[in-house]
Amino acid sequence: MSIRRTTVKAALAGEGAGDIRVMGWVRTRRDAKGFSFLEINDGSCLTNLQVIVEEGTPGGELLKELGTGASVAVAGELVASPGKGQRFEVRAKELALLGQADPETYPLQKKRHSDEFLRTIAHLRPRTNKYGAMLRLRSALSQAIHAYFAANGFAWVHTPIITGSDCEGAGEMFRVTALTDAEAALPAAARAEKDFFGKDAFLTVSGQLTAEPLALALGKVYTFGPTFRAEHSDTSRHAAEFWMVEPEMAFADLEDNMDLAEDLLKSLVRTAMVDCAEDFGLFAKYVDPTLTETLSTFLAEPFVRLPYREAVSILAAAKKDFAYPVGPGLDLQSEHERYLAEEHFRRPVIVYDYPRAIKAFYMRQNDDGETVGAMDVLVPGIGEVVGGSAREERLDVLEARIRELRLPLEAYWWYLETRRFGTVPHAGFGLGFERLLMLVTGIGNIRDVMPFARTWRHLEF
RNA sequence: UCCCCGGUAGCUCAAUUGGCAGAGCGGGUGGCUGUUAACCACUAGGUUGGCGGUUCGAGUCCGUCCCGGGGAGCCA
Repeated sequence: MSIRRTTVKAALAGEGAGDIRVMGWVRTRRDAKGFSFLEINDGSCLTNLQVIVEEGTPGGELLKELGTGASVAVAGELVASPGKGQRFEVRAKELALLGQADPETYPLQKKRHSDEFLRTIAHLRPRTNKYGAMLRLRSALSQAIHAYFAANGFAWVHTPIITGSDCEGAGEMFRVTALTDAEAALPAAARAEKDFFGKDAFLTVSGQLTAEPLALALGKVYTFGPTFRAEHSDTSRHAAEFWMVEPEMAFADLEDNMDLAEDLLKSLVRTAMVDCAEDFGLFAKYVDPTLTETLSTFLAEPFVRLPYREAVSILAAAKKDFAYPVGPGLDLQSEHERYLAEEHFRRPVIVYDYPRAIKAFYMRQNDDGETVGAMDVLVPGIGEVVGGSAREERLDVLEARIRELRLPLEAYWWYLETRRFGTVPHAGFGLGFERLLMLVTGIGNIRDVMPFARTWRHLEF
């Protein structure tokens, strides 16, 4: 047996005119004398399907149970609507109540709720217009990422989530263990010995180090998966678990890297605005009225490409009181990045060739001896959405750098062998998927672009 | 972790100098012949985040803890 139903999306498109069956959740009921209007949503699209229930319809006695939040099955005829506001509607022939939602206690009302309140009911908020739209957009962009890379000759590789390397070079890590409490209390060396892998294990903070050997075999690869950072960052832009897109290209340099980042970002913004126009429209109308203009600018103009050295000059000359100092060798602070993208250029800026002292060991050293081939894409309102670099492909230079930073050379033996045998120039970056979603939706808090966010001190649901 | 702001009805918020705790929405009941987050009338709903203090009297002042939001650091 199977449930045959027409989705609201298909019904609204007029597919299968005639007798259909739809199932969904009641968003609102409006009663008139002798009949009622039910608005049904089944998550297939933003718009609700209007159902007309005449008095005397079989199951019509259930109407009083069919308030906001209840689930219902409607059999009826899909007809052109005589009213304004919708092309099609369903004239019910039979109603069935699937699940009640007590109006006294159902938390969602027909009106708008605050994001803060909806976060406390993350299991129900996907039934709201805004979070439904966000989740459909999240899905569409995930698929667009795979489509983009497929169309451009990249292989999708699955880098591990559990790693034995505690120095992937991007922040604090979560430990993964199968130890009992008693075993965990042993001294470090004995404890590690006892553990599942016979050594310490962690959740990955980046797929990059394992993606590189794959790029150095397949040419162009990307990973797209969850990453984990045990940092006590308590901000609207950080989560402990988030998704990252990480392309890695052999036979590529920093400029190729920038080209890819810009093209990928523009392609995804276009997907959101064009292919997801209905859901995007909700954000452009209610969440951020400047969104359409902002993203149109984003698409229309090339990103600014600015060497770090010039960024410092611009900031030094800015008529602006920064809380943090600006100067050669100092990292750019949030306020500086925002000034560049939001005030000075008013569009995305790629800052590149950063001082080597403030960047990771694997980034390619420039000939000046002072900078590395790193790049950050800064966008107005969000800050950094992409961070990447050309990778150091010269064995001697890479080894010297690892020694200089006092990192454990032996732990990188396999990474170094990719340089020892048939090394080639290569480059890649990480794109924060949630930050991309913040960019295309205008949603200001990362907790609201994930279904169930994991952040510092928050693990409900 | 640091700085700032906040916590009052299910939700969003008012409450004068410390002086009777209110509104809109949502809910309930009734009405309305096609509504569009409908409309009209009536109605129920409160340990003012917790604990302690000052005071004749505390939503309001003080202390402390909890929770939420914004910003910073770090990063994607």
